[in-house]
Amino acid sequence: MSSIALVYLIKLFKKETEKEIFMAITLKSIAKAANVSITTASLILNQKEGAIRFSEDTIRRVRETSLSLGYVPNMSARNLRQSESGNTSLTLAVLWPIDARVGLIGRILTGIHHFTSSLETITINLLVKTMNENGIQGVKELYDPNLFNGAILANASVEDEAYIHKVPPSVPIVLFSRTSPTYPYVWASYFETAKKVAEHFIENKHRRIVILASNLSSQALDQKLAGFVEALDGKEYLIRHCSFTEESGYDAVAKLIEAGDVPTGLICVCDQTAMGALSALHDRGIRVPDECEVFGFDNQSFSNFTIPKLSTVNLPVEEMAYSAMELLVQENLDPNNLVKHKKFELEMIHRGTTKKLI
Amino acid sequence: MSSIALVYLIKLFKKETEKEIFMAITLKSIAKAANVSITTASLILNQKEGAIRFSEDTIRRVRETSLSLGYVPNMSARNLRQSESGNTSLTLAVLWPIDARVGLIGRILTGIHHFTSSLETITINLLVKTMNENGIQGVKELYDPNLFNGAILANASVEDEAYIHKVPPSVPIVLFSRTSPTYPYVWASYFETAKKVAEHFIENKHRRIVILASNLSSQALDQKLAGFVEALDGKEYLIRHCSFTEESGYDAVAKLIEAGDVPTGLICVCDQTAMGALSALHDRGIRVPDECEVFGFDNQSFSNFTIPKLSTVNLPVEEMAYSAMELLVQENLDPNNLVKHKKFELEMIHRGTTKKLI
DNA sequence: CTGTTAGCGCTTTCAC
DNA sequence: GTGAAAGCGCTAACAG
Repeated sequence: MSSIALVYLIKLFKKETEKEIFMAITLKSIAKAANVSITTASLILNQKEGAIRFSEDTIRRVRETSLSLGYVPNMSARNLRQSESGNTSLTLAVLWPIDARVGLIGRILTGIHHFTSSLETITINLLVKTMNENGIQGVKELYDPNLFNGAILANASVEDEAYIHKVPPSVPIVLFSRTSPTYPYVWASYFETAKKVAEHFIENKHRRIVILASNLSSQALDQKLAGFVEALDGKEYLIRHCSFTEESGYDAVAKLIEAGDVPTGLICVCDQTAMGALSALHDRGIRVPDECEVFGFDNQSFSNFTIPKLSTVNLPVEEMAYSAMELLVQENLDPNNLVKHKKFELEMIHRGTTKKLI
Repeated sequence: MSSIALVYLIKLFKKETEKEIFMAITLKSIAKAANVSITTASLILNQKEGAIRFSEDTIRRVRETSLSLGYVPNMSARNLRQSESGNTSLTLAVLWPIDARVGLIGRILTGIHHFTSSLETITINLLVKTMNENGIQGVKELYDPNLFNGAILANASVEDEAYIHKVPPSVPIVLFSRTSPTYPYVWASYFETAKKVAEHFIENKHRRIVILASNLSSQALDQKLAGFVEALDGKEYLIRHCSFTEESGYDAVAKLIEAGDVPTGLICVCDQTAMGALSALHDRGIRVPDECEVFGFDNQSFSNFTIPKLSTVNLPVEEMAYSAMELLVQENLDPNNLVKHKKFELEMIHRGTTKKLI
């Protein structure tokens, strides 16, 4: 968006030469430039009833000045001024790594919505902060907090986890889908359920078990993997790395088959990957579940409609997000008797991509 | 979440009897209750370096008072105070109807992220406001604006559209996936592309064409439908209503078949519905595309991995969201030379669920 | 060891 | 027709 950035830079430059150096464009500066009082500028720009009494000329002058300087009202000031004394409103943020799991954020927001709309005495404003490659280190508001009262850290990487334990944020945080000795968190039985999934494959006596794992490390993923691996102890298996997308699942399986290494059991770290795998198996003429069984993880809305229907683990993302908000609000309003964490027990759902036990 | 609400109500009650009636819990009230100055309270609660000089007793007293009263810092005040003069930051909101299209919000946020991280001179804070059944009417901040500088209205219903044209919001807005005579908007060639999709079915001489439409009315949906219908003019076809989910697509097709009305061509309003339809056709033994052709809309990430691969229309959601932000920022910073709208030309993608033209 | 005071940008009451 | 001034809640420089 270079065009807008450019326009804005030109304005900064103008400002520097014509007005005070680096002064923000506030009502004050508009008033000064238009040669009126701050009250007048405010009244006119806000189109309040009082504004009609001003002269045509004054109104025009203020409007033009505002437009040419690109005045933008400061929401913090306005909010501070206008908030009725006694109103409690919390500003909370969801910190979300942009590169991971686009499909889950909608479900997280849905869970958050259910929580916020269940409250009656408190208003919650939700900020979404997408993190780039710097991860949590790039979110300075966690350490110099003037933007939000607390944050949910969704799907943090292991680097992020290490960082927050080394340099504790100055606002309350809740970890989503992570555990921690220090912070409240929402967790699920990743390890135990993953183990059960792998046990299914063992019981069905597979010749060639392949795990489709993600290359992005996180505690949830590590625990899933650990569960798979523990159950598979002593058995022969293979781990293939890919990302959380259908495409990467497809590619991983396609490569495997092309190398002559046809899996008979495919354990996937998420449903997207499983769906890609299903597609690759179908394209190569390998029948599911007869020749190859497939298991997913997450239970996305599409998982019950793949061909065959995907066997998977139900991850109650909405409920987990709801709980995360619950913990976060509690941490803000009632830190005395804080429930530190909540763990969800996951369930396997057997559908069409797995066989009954032999 | 009644437990927290309860805790909070108890506090309100306590406050009412012990302190001033309905006074917000601010630093001032903490200071008063702990019998110290506001500075002292601030320094102690913020754990600043200056705090170490206070007596053990003072520190303890302030901490305890704060905890017991449930003090939550006012972010607007803090932000106002701490912002460096001259920093421009925009608070923008995405207004999102919770019940529609959970799968798209992740892509919208991704597009927004790309935009915000491309800016260098401006900081953008993004609020997500989920709307409930009241729609836009429930968002009072649009009319008494003290929370955000502008908003993107995503997937508004026809009621919402009518409302904003009757009662114009006091902040700049951009319509996502809508047109408007008054507001800037981001739009796509829904009508034209839908028409082309339907024309494909006509050229392949179908016996029984069924349109799987949504029951939620919106301009984008209406235009898709209008395009289908215009192309199908004079031909026999059927419209079945369902929602934007896989499940509803499955059910609609299943019912059709059970009624003995087996479609030979299925035009779906979104990929989720199409995926459900695909599953239902498969379960009933109807071969795709030989016995029934299927077309989707959106091009979601899973669409290239259904069995067979779904033919669909590519909707560049991320780019559209990027453009919406572009328009919104421009409307705030540079309303003089405002580009009013942007239209995206959509393309059909023929994959495995359609036959070549005969 | 603690408190007084100024001021962030804004809206609104009241005075001229 | 217009402006001065108070104050929302907070932080920090400075004064004791």
